[in-house]
Amino acid sequence: MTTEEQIVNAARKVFVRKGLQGAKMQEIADEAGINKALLHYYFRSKDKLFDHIFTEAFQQIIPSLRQSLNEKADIVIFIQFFVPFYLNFIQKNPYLPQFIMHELSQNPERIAGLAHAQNFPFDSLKVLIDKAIKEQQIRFVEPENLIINMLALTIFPFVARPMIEQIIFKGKQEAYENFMQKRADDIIQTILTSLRPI
Amino acid sequence: MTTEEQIVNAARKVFVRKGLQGAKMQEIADEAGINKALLHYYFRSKDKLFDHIFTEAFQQIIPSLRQSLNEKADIVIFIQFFVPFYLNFIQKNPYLPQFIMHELSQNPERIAGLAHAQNFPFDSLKVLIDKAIKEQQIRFVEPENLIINMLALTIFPFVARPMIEQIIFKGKQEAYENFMQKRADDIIQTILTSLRPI
DNA sequence: AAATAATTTAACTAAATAGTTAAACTATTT
DNA sequence: AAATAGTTTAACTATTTAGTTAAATTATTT
Repeated sequence: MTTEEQIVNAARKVFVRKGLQGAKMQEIADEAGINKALLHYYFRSKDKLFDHIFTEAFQQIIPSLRQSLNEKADIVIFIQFFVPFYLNFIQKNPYLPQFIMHELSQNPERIAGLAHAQNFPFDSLKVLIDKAIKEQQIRFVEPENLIINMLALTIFPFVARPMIEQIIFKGKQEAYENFMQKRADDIIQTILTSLRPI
Repeated sequence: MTTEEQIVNAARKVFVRKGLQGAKMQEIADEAGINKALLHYYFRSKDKLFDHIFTEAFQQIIPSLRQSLNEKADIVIFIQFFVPFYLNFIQKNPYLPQFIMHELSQNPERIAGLAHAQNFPFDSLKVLIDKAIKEQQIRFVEPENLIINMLALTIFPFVARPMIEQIIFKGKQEAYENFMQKRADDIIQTILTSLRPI
């Protein structure tokens, strides 16, 4: 692993966990196993390093769906594919959503410069959904609602983990983990049962 | 309005918007229309002031449901009551969820000391849900899932606003606002259709 | 009127932190 | 072997910020 990769890995870890303000350059240097001078030798400033990490993280959290949309041209199959896939990704990066949403909440203009944001294949999904409605495979639903609901059900348990664990599961960590293990199936069931034609 | 109230209002505004680290004592003093010395005269430290605000905010975001649970002993009616009620509260405090979740993500132990956390009438809700299942008013569902899903569908659009506005609604603010105006009905429909007996 | 409490002013301290610098050293490339 | 790039060390600067202090001023209470 090159030094630059070490730095990026360390910066990702610290920034994602602590945010732009909470992260300290010294901690990133320590995490990378180098010193602060070398950190500035590679990335001139904290802001430059942060931009690098944020852009990378943002591109990761916008799922690239083009493949799965062409292959499985059926909204039900898409949902069954997407939910476990995306949930699994977030499970491996549980602090990513909170990081992105916090930084965007602090500085919403940041999203403007990110080309990937416009790259989400929303229109293809819309076509799939409209087709399923017309064929009476699912009830009428606004595509925006369906997509936001799917994302909400998937992402929320991670950003709200401390509250869910404490209040719903009364501090029992294993109860939360057990809940999360079944989560993909639960989301799919909730979405698909809500889409049954009336 | 007393000076202490002015300070608390200013601190709430600044802390909720910028978080513990992002908030500056000088900015709170300015917002309250006083000076930094007086701020420390009332609240000895930033941490003490923050604790005050966070505790207050946390108690607000845990909905007090006891009344509505006793009166309307029917889970469907409860959902129809709770969703618009809670959505309306968050609409008036759109940064509150992000604030709570970010601070808890940074420091999850903070939740332990908050008595209100244990005060959520989860068991009463469970009884309502189990009763509705037994009477075949709704399909079988884990109470934990139902409650978390309701909260997810309600809260997520606020914490993810910048992403939703930019990616789903392509930067059109009025499209997001229009979506949010119909949101209560959409959530109720999603939840209730998903609960139809199989 | 006197005493007390609230508030301002303005300068101060102490700590944290981003970023710089120069010199020395090590590894790699030419 | 010489030159170059990568890395360390350690001390340094500049800035931001929480928190303090003391004196003066204003408002409120007794």
